[in-house]
Amino acid sequence: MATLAEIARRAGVSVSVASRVLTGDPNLRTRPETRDRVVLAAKELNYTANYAGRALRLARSRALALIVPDVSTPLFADLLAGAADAAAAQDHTLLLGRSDRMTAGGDLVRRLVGEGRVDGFVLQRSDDLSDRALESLVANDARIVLVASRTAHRRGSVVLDDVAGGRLATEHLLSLGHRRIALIGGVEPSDIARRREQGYTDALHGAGLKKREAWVRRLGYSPDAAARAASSLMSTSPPPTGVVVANVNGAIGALTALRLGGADIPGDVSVVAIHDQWMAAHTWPPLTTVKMAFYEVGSEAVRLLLARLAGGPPEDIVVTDPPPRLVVRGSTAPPPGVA
Amino acid sequence: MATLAEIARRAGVSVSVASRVLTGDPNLRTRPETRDRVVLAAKELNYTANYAGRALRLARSRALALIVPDVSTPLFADLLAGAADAAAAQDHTLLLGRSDRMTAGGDLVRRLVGEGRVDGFVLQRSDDLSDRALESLVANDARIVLVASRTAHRRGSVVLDDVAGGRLATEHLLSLGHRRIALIGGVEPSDIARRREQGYTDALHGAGLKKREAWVRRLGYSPDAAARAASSLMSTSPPPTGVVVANVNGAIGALTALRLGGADIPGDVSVVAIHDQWMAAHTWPPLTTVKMAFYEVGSEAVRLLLARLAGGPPEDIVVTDPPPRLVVRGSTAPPPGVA
DNA sequence: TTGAAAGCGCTAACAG
DNA sequence: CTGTTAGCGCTTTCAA
Repeated sequence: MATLAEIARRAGVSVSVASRVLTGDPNLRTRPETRDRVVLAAKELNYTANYAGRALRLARSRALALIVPDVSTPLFADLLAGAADAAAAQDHTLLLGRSDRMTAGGDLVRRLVGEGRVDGFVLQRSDDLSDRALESLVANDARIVLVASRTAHRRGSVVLDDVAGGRLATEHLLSLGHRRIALIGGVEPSDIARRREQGYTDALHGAGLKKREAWVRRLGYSPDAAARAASSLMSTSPPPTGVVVANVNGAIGALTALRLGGADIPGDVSVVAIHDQWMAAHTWPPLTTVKMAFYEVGSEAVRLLLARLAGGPPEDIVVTDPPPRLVVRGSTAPPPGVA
Repeated sequence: MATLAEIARRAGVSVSVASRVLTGDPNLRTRPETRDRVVLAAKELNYTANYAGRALRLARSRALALIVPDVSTPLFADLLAGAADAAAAQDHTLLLGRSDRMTAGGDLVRRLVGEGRVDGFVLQRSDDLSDRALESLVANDARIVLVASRTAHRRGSVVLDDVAGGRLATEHLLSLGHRRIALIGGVEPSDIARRREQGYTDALHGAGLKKREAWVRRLGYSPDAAARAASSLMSTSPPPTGVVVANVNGAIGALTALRLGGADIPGDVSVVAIHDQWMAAHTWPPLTTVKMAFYEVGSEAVRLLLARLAGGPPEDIVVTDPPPRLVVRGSTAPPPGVA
């Protein structure tokens, strides 16, 4: 690849001038002609600034890392797309890492920033990273923004409007006439789970109903866990006529379990899930969901991170635009006995 | 972060000695004691080699990029995991890119290698990248290994054993007693599609049957395309009693379309898909699939790439170990009228 | 308006 | 067995 020195030589200027015109130094005054010569030379030689040289000089890599626990769900694609687009918009490159490689002590983090490979992180915690481990990792580190969940002392995070999502899903069932509504939620200590459950509870209260512990399960978001939860739910008496599942992937598992248990959906039980993904349109019956703005979580997160890296204060935001949106498909209907 | 010079000072040695012990220079002879002092100092200062300095010096980034067209399918997770593991095993970092950002002229590639951010690529072509564009991109470039598909003049690629996969899927139907077997394949010019169709044809011939064009569709791997294909297939007369779908995601779409068309699966039609992913167990009925070794494609690809970058000759391989494996679930059964 | 030169952190050739 | 030093490509201060 061509180097700056070659460009300079070809354009008949010094490297410093070449550098300044190519980086678009604002307070540089060149005669247009000189400028043009440099630009032309760069184009002719197909110049691309060597990144290591620049990074070394500036002590800044212009790269960010997105660290996620699970890459096998389509939801992740939205998060990634949002983050990548926002990074690109500010001329940064986005790397991807998995948080299951994040051993205690923050090895991955240390390696990546320690080596100067990235300037900062967008981190989606894995549920098996303990709160303490997370806190100590994030602790005041200006180079980390948390997505989806957040820690007690917030210093950079972006989360979905989980309570609105939980409420919307529950209200949908309520408006269909359901009164016995169950929740298949996330695992106990997760703040995401807590917020979605809050929305569920709020909606129930709004309808003059109260939450019955017998109808809430907190086993986590995996299809298998939700499947187990669904089965156990159907053996309560009376069983619920509607269930809100706090995650699509869980809902897909729940659907399978419900059907295997002999239930007709939505004839006997309605199911609504939080989050949407393409597969939801291809389950049987097609799954009614609440679509959440995960793309925006990704893009806002890098926006925050970049602002923070530029010296700004930490921010913590809830993505409310676009708001959670109900996508009605075939898994919800009025409860048995109601027209 | 601590620099090499600091380590050296602290250990009371020169930077060159420090560098050599820390990089594990094999033909370096130090007295153990000196070595230990350096190692200790590095540990105390929590030293991590600055990557830009090293990259600049060595003109090697020790990073590779994996470029894929679609990140929203769980299949991709396997490819990524394989590639990431293999990269880590050789002490390289893996970046992720999407090939839809690969504009004509290889902008992304130019940017990434041009800038020296990565040493090479593992590239999964997107179907809307034309053959010519691909050829010109890959053309003799020692820094690129193609996965899943390959070009006419092969110079670095790793593909699945697609013909074995196609054959296995078809033979499964055959062994169940099916004789009218359709194929929902990939899009015409794709070499993957061609190989899978070959396997289908081979199996048919092996059973003394011949391929009927009326029963093959080549619309691509998306759920929607396969759904359309499935519908049109059922209106042939006689309709097929079994269909092999050349991709799981397509099969999921086909299942939906078939059911919407009023077919009972597997009562009226059996469906078997090539590739496996977790959602296949949660469709209705659960999908019978042929599991392919996509993880190994990823890991072999980086192995090849690294070997090539180290000066080795280009290699083109077909992953046959583990071989395609049938995962029987509920979407296949003997054809109507057969016990 | 332009150029010379220092220095970011590292490795490796060479010298001792 | 260990140290000195040049130089990778770049930005930026300072001087002209």
